[in-house]
Amino acid sequence: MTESRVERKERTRRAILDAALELCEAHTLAALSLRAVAKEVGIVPTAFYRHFESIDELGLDLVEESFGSLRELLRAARTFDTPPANDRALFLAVVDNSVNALVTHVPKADRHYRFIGRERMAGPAPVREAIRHQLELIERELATDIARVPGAGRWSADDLLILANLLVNAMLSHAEELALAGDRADVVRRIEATARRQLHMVLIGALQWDSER
Amino acid sequence: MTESRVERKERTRRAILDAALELCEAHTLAALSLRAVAKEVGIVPTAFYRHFESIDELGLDLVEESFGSLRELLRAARTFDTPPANDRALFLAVVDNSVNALVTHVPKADRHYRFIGRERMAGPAPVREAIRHQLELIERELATDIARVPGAGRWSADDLLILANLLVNAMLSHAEELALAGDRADVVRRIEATARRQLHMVLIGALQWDSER
DNA sequence: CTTGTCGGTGTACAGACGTACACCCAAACT
DNA sequence: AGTTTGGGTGTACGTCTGTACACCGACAAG
Repeated sequence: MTESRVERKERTRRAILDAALELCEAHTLAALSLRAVAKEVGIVPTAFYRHFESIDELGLDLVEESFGSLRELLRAARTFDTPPANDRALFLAVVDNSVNALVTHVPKADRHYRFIGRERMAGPAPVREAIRHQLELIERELATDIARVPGAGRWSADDLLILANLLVNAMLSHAEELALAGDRADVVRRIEATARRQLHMVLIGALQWDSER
Repeated sequence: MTESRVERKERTRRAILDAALELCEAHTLAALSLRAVAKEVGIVPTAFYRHFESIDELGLDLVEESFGSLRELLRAARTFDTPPANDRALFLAVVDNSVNALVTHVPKADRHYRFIGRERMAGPAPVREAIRHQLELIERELATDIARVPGAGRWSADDLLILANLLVNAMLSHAEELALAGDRADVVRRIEATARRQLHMVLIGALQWDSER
């Protein structure tokens, strides 16, 4: 029952983060008022400053948290339960794993994906910057990941980054759509099918590619 | 010198639209205050209502205007100054035309592209809805466009839409980046190169595609 | 020449905003 | 046991918000 001081502080801190994430869905973090967050949490406005210096700083924490969810998804997409026997099997396993990770992970943290989609372009400048940076890191990780698959020798480093950019863009867009779909099963199925076929198309193009022209 | 009443009204209406488009760059339309717009235009706040019922309604006009710019770009991408002789030439002409249209049209209406990028996810609900609808129309147009090129017979209607979605997503993302790049020539060149190579990759994959598997 | 329309003005108000300041009191440290 | 720390409170301020209301004066129509 008794709560240590740090525990209590962490609890209201979490409550603030959750309230902010929920309230900014209406518009955007840039239009979110400190007072509204405080009211939702059940504290007086000035108490907000005990935890964050400003809404922007709170936003940076939400970016961190959201990309935590995204990285979890990516980790799932990279892990194969049964190692693919040949190149053809690898190809199919990559597509399956990626799309499965998408549809199972996004609904569990849909507010995070909606947050990224919104604030990437419309959030406060530091938040936009942080999101942009995180996405760049993810593209680079994906590029080095692709470089390791057999037959990637024909790909220049530049082209790997460009391919990664294409894939991240497409999949992030589907993640955002999925996060907006809620539990409308038909919409989810259509997004899943679209993601799967687009991955197929791009990877088939990739197999054909040769950076030397 | 003398100005008719309708001319004068249209002039301040344009001034309001321009001021709103400029001011909402700081955050988003949802966070834009009617008073700030009025002050920028040089009219009293209540005069705003002579032209628009609300900020949201103004936003719908800005959507219309912005997609006017986008459709101009698409028209340029579709027109070939010299008709391609063979399939290979058509392939290259499509890529060239599209990327050229991108880099010449986006800087001329960069505020419109930034507007679309921001408000697509973060704007007022009616604005988001309008943008989503316009993008869907564009994807459909592109799909019927692709259906007309020789060798598109192996593509199902569904797959054409999915391909169009992939292309529109990728190119819109590049347009937004380009609109943020300003006149930093090196950044512009990198985006141009990325767009060109991604189009290549996707279209090479498309040539290989067969909806019958 | 009269009359009506209508873009724009000025005042006014209630509410929300960020934040400065002084204060409280229970947990934590000495 | 005494003292410090720090999360939370309440009041108070100046500023900004949307919008209601009465008004003006020039252009357009009769």
